Amino acid sequence: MEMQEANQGSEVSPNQTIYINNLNEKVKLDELKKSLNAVFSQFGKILEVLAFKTLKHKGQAWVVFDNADSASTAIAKMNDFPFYDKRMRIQYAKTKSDVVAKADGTFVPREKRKRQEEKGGKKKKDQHHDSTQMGMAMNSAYPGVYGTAPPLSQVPYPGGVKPILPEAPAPPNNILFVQNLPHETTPMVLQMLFCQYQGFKEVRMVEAKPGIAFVEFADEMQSTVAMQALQGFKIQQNQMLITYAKK
DNA sequence: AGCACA
Repeated sequence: MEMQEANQGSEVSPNQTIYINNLNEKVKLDELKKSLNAVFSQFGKILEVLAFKTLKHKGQAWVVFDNADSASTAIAKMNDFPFYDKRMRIQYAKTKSDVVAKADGTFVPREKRKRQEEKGGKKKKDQHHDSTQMGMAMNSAYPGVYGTAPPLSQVPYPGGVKPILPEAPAPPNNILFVQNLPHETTPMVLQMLFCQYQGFKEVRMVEAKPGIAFVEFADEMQSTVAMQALQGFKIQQNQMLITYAKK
């Protein structure tokens, strides 16, 4: 019995923050953060999502959970998940997030990125900015999202998607009718899911009727592929029910 | 490729 795990070089020790790269750099920051929030909130409460557009940090993001288990699950289930046509690469973040450190009481302002190496003297002269509390959670602030689904190819995801095959009374149509969506679901979220399939054209939602959407493809072969792939996909607690739209 | 806290 070897207790030696194959801890290869690039591993980082568990952290409640995950570091994501290989993100699609064309996506606007605000949308990116919202979508990440949407996708990852299924694994636990999210304290913060950070992303930057500087050269050095493009295509990367940090998602801060309120505990490390959520982060672990998120990595296990979402690493390599296709997201805006690219596969997310996810690891634990290398260091503790500020929002966590502030809650900890271990926060050190980053102007002076000094290590704490005082051996006998404490300096308390600096302003303790304790007034920050964790009330900044954006968990309920963001609209609907995903379970985990098998979009592009082999998504490393065991259980979860239970394709319900509804009797489709409507004949094939290049437009799909999606039902049972959480009311907060945004077109953007649906677009992210459906745009992975060939022939995707657009998502339309009806403000007056929350919970449903129309998704248009170039032809009905393509809409059929998307329908079968995403049938029963979970957005928050809800399984999408997809049928052909009535003509 | 790239691990920060606008």
